[in-house]
Amino acid sequence: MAKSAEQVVAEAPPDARLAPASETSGGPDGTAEVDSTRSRILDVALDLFVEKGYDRTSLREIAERLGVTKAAIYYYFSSKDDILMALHMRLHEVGREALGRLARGPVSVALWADLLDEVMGEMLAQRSLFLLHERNQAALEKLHGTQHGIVHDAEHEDLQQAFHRVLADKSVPLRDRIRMACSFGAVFACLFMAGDAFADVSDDDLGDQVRSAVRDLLGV
Amino acid sequence: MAKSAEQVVAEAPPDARLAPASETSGGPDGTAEVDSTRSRILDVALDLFVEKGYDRTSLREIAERLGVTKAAIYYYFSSKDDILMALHMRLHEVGREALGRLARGPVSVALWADLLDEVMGEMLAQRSLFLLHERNQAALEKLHGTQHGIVHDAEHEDLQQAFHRVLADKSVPLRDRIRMACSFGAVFACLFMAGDAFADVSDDDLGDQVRSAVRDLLGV
DNA sequence: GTCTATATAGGGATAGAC
DNA sequence: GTCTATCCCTATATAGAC
Repeated sequence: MAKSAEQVVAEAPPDARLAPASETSGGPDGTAEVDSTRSRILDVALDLFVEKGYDRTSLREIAERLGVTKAAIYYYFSSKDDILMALHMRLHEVGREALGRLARGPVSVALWADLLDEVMGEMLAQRSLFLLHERNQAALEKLHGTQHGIVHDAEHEDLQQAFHRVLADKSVPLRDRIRMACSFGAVFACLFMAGDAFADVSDDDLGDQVRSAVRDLLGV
Repeated sequence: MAKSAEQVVAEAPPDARLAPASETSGGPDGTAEVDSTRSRILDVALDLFVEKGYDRTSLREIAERLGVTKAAIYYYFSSKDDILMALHMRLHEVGREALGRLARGPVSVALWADLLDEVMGEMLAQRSLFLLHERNQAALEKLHGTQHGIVHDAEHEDLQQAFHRVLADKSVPLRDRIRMACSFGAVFACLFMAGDAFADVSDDDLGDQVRSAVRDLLGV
């Protein structure tokens, strides 16, 4: 939205660490924007990272599936970690406003229910991004540990980090904290851990049922 | 390669693929059995695999932390995958009787609640083993894809596989299936995804609260 | 049973032609 | 922008001494 402060030029720049939010995001409106090589790299990488895991995916595989060579990838990304970082930024963007609401104001089960509802929508629309995050925690942790403090500084808190912080907040009653964790887990399990067990259910139906479960858990 | 088919030399030491249930399992009785090098390798490997991920952990690290060399490890395990497999078998053993009850008889939310209660106890007692499983899905999937069909055949169904099967069982009402997934996710989130957010809570208190949440979800 | 030394492979990354 | 060719490093795994 209004945060495209530094929107870099279109195509020339390699090492585009500052343009994280303008690829083929299969957004709610379904607009598949640019089909540049850079975004295609990210799409293929996302698929592979989710399917085989980051560490078990080589740049050669990404390049082959794309019909280019490894060296071509290095024109757009300075390292393999850089690709992961770019994908991480996509996810980051997704949870931005939910994060904002979590940062301001006191935490309550009511707010939590509201946020969870919103986040669930994003999860349904961007399953792969969340799966990437879930299935490559080790790699992402290393990413945090290293450099790139420019774009991923303290103000840019992770959704996961924020959730953690809230769940550990002792000013919130223990029962509520646990119920919040449970409700998140309930959503998470249905959308990501169930695999294709609910493939016969539409996203809308699934969403409704899960929302109902969340309400029961949070008592709202 | 490491495709040693049906090696099975009936000696005591190396390649003990057939003795999965006799290491230092911190079992319910708390008996820390043998402190053999083999079991110490598994303990250290478990810690590292959980902490850094299987793919990011080298045999050199395991050896160093143990005060031996890589070659020593190969005396006890035929490959790195073999170590992961041995740990996987530990977990396998843990969920054995829960699996049996799931295999027999019809599935119901009541049975599910019962099993979940039981499994939660195991989870609390063997957190690392479950974390290993959660954080190294990619590696474990590859393990399934390859050989070792001897010990890990069709009859030895995975807990995860069994859960999947039940959740996909269309003879169970959709609402129940979803509630079952939710309840598992609720447990999972509190025990494994919350990190140290609930470090201030005793396992007993945590267990009670989670059980309460599960009851609300399943309506039992 | 544990070591030293080594074989072998593959991955990430860079240089420079086109 | 993409390619070919190559460097360098680390990892798994093996051979054989002690």
